[in-house]
This record gives sequence, C-alpha cells and structure tokens, in this order.
Amino acid sequence: MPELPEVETVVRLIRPGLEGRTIRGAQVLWKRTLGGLAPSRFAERVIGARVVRVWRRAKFVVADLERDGGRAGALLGHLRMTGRMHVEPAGWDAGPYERLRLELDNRRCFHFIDVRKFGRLTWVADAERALAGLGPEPLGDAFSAAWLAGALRARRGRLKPLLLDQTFVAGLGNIYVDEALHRSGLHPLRAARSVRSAEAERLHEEIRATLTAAIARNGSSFDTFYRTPEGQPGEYQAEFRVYARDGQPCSTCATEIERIVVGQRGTHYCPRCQPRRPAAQARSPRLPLRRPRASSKRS
DNA sequence: ATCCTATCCTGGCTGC
DNA sequence: TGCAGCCAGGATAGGA
Repeated sequence: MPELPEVETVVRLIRPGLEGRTIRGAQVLWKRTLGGLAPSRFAERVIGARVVRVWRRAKFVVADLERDGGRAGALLGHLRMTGRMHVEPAGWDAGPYERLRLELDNRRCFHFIDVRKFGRLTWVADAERALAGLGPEPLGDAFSAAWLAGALRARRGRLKPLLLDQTFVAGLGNIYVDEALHRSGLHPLRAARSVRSAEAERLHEEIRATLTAAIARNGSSFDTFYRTPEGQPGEYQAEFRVYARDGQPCSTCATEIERIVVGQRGTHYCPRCQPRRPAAQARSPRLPLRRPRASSKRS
C-alpha cells in the first residue's frame, strides 16, 4: 500500500508532467475525494492556477500553485490504500475508478484514480500548515539516531504502533515498519522505552536503508493494486524479508515467520531474530546491593 | 497518554 | 458456478 517509497515514486513520475502547467479544467467524479471542500470552490481555486513545484512530505503529494505570479495555495493529495496518479494525453481512458481529473494547458490530463475511495486530493491555502502536525521525515536530517533514541525512551507505547504514528515519524506504513524491525532485530511489541541506544541506532540505520532500497526499486507492488504511474509494478516486494511471508522461512535464520495482529494491523516477524525481550545484556556486577537512588537534587 | 473500535470502501479470496 | 461473508488497511474520530 503506498508508503513513503511508493509516494516518492509517484511524485518523481508525475512531476515532469505537472510542473509549469496551468490547470484549465477540473472534474470531480467522487465528491468525497475533496475531503469536504465543495467541488465548485475547488474548481474556482484551481482553474487558472499554474503548478510550480511538485513535492512529497511523508505520504502526501503536494503541488504548489501560483496565480498572476503570486502564491495560490496547493493541491494536497494522499493515496491511502489504492490511490494512483497519472498524467496522460487527453482522451486516455482512466477506467471506472477515476475520482478526479484536471485538464492541463498542453492537451494532457492529470487523473486521480482510486478503487477504494479512501484517497484524497484537495486544495489547501497553506500546505505547510496543513502538514504541520507530522513527525520528522525519516530520510531527513531531523530524524537522527540520537533523536530516535530519546524519542523512544520518552514514550510508553509499543514499538510498532509508535512507528506507524505519523505524528511520531512520518512516512512509514505497515510494510516498511515490519521490514525495518526485522532488519533491526526488534520485536514489534517491544516497549518503546526499553529500546537501548545501540538498538535505536540500528533501527534508525535500518529504517533509512529499507526506505532507500525501496525507492531505488520504485517501491513495492502488492496484490493487484499498487502500480507506478506508468503502470509498472515496483520491484521491492521481491526483497521482503517478513512482510506477507508468514509460514515461510526467515531469510536470516530459517525460522518460520509468524503473523500476529498489532494495533489492528497484520504484523510479520521472525520469533528468533526478533525476540520479545531484549537480548540479555552483559551488565556489570551489581555491586551496590541497592539500586542507586535518583539524585536528591532537583533536576 | 495510550489503546481499542468503528468508519470509510471495494475487489478478491475462502468456504460452502 | 454462484454467492455470502470476511478481509485488507491509512488515517481519523470517539470512547474507555
């Protein structure tokens, strides 16, 4: 399902078809795609505007608009489960699941297609503000190993639901969380606060490595749904180590991959590589019989 | 604060 | 072969 690597792939593929184009017409085929904005108002905001930049933030696709040389808000899109975006020559048949169409000034059209209708594409006055609640970008500078270690320590919850929380870190979804946790040797139900610095460092490394490798392969195409905008499947699914591999041998240790449900999500992990409890740590002999108390000094 | 459930949706799969 | 029922799942809202 589209996560950060798939959205990045979409952005790279539609960018050349959209940047510099002026929108000439708008057809909304499924009103709720606009997320509450009236179709007439959407059309009014968008028609006559020029797309100046197409970019990605977490799993959102953003297209900045200008009008008469001044800023004119942005198109803000989210593919959710089954959304797709295409820029094609006029007359191209987008099929029965087309939800929104924009006519461009070069006899081409932008199409938003979405079987399950969960996806959204709307107009916002201020994209930065609309996205302000998101956590750091996992491939960005703000997402450092030190930040991750500290942020995990400060939370009560379990590891996987936290990594799926877009306000904690923005862009990971079910597939890449399972993959990154396996590569890090961390159990999805580990208490976030129990993750030690060295483990957080490994997790940070593996999250980035997983996402980077997936982007390089144009994302993952799973079941019949996700395709790149060119209709090509991504190729990263061939690299899955645990996702949807329950019952199959772990690529590292040959133990059977298990599937459990965590936070309503199918969760795949290797019981051997990802032990529930932290690996026993060589700790210094407990010389003081009592645990040292917190300093009596107030912070 | 965190967890849990329901909601939004449809195609595809399972089991009869 | 037909069909009912269940499932997947990103994000969010509301309740415990």
